[in-house]
Amino acid sequence: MSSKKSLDSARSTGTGQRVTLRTIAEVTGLSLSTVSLSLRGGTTLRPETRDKVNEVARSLGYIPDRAGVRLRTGKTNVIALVLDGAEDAIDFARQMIQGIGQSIKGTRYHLTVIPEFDRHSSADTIRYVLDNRTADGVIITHTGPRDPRVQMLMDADFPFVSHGRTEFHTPHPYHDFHSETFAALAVARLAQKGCRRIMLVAGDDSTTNHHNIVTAFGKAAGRLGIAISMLENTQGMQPAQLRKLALELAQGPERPDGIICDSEMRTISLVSGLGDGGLVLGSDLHLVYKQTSGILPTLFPAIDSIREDVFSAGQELTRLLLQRIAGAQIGTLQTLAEPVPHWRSDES
Amino acid sequence: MSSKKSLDSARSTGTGQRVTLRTIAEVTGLSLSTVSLSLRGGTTLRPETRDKVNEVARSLGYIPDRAGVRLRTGKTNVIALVLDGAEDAIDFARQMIQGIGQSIKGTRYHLTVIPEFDRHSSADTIRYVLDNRTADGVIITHTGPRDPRVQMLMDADFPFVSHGRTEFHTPHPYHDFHSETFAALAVARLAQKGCRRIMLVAGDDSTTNHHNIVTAFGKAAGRLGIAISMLENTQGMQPAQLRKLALELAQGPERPDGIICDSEMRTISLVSGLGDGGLVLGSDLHLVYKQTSGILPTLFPAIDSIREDVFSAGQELTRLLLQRIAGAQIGTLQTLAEPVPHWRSDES
DNA sequence: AATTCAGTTTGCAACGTTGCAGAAACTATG
DNA sequence: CATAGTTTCTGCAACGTTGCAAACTGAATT
Repeated sequence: MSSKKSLDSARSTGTGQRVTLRTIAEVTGLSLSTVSLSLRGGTTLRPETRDKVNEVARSLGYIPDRAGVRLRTGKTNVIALVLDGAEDAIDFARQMIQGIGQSIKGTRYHLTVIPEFDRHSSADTIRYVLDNRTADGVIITHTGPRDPRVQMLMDADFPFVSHGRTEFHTPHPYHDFHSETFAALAVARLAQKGCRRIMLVAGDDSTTNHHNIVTAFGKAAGRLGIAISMLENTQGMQPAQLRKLALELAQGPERPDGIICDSEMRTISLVSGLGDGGLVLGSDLHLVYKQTSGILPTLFPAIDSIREDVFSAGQELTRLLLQRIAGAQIGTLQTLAEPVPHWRSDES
Repeated sequence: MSSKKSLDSARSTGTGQRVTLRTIAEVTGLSLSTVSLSLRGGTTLRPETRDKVNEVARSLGYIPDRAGVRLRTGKTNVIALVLDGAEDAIDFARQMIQGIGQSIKGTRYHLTVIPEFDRHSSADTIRYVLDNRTADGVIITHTGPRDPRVQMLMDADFPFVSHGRTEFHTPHPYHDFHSETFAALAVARLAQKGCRRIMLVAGDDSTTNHHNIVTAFGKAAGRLGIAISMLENTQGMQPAQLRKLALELAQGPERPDGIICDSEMRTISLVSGLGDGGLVLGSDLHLVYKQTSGILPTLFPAIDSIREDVFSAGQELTRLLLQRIAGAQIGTLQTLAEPVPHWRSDES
């Protein structure tokens, strides 16, 4: 039996000095180098030595000092999430962060979140990360077709992954919701319900997803011979404004009989406004929205939705990023999430 | 004019080596110590020297290396937010993070977020932060009266601030929503509307706020001679369940004529369920809820609410924490946010 | 007994920063 | 013009880690 004298001595609870490699070296009588090498599983070491070091390290509660490692190796063991202020998808931030958390659990990685206030300054945010060596990799969301952030990150050859695709020729890691399928599914569903005049309410037109949805929407509708329209400029709009707009729409002559909405926030305004206008969803008019939070299904249990799982997206983005940091081929780091339809009742 | 030859040479965009103190020392011909001292505003230096160093540092785009500073001084320049998975307050995470971001903007601090999956393991999370020297300070939310996390942090004499008060005798920094006022305001409002049987729907009973609300609720109602009741065990409940419960409540014999709800998530279920039951809010029954997101006012523009500003809370918590880290007296680091009533119509 | 060789272990330097004891350069004093 | 006293600057060591060249073991080979 080895002598385990000072079991968890210098933990946060204890009083003693911090346990470093030096401590272990002194206890084992080995050199710093050997201890360091041991802990990292050096194969040139005698197995018994390694075991002994590991045992002592464990019993002492050794935790490598992040600053030491970082200074020496340049590795921060941090990933950064750039969190813009977008509110379209309710509960997006929380789920994304929890997803990331799930994926870094058990690794040595920490998550730092960089809040962004206006999207206009997103380039500055990235430059900051680059200049300050904030992290080993970055996750960005709400990616645009020619997103300048992606360009910067690629130029700097800095590991990153985007939530959303781009139109750049050079490939880069991404994970994305398959918006084309979303649009196609939604159109098909509305057609099946008998809709002939479908309106698309798509939010933030700076994202690639907006682009993809609009295109796929047009294509699917064209294929089925359905008339389409779009509600433009809804992005800067206050919820109350949009609600009023929906009311007017409900009472106007050009009223669509089907609506597709890619934002939960806007869906709430729309549904409320249409309700104000006396419309009954499910008979007068059908609606399909992109669902990310648990709120809307509670609120509107009868309305069809198609789900994007943001928690899983966070997990997946992190998985991809960590692989990229570890040096994986980019070709393998591009994945899509398939939309999951949640059709409610089926009396058309 | 001083010679600014190599303007922003070795930035992320450039090719050169990283700019360190050594670089500046070489350019200025001064020693490392002098440069270091200069940059930190050493008063024993000749002003011209300081200016020269600062000028060169600026033009070279010098940014202190976090690992170097941290290794030498032990200061991480990081604050940590423990983010539990609570969903009561919609959009809580996003607003809190943005608020923190606003407060650390321009400082050298970064924010790392530690997602927590089950509250049951919250002690482990804190121990992790302590053992790993993750941050210079921690922000915790959803604080309980005898919160073990607070106890641990106080024992370790580690800087922290809690969103929510505790019942510990030793004082610690906190920022809290004034729940007592919330409850009193809500009761008074309902009384004014003519309610005689008020029900409180208060969520997570592990928090101090829950306690405060219940107590203040009882007191205020007693003072006004109003009958009270409480909907218990709603915390683990699925939204759909609660909605059904509200429906039953609406149709049952014991129906209250006023409801106070401290959670947006539950408010949605309640209002929906009461609506299912055919009740008209504003005449059959009045409701006051605690509002944190922008969603509910859009959805229910006619329902009274009392607002807690989570963004401001994030700002304030950070302000307090940074002061605590800087060594401020704890007595000055305890603040309350006054609830802001948003009464809607006033015909009654 | 000297040499080679693989298997193990170690010393040293460096990453970028700061605190401190002291050195150098001035200035004022007798 | 030495001496003490200021003012201003510098060298050194240390924080904890890792990579590398070199050194030490034995055992096997000449």
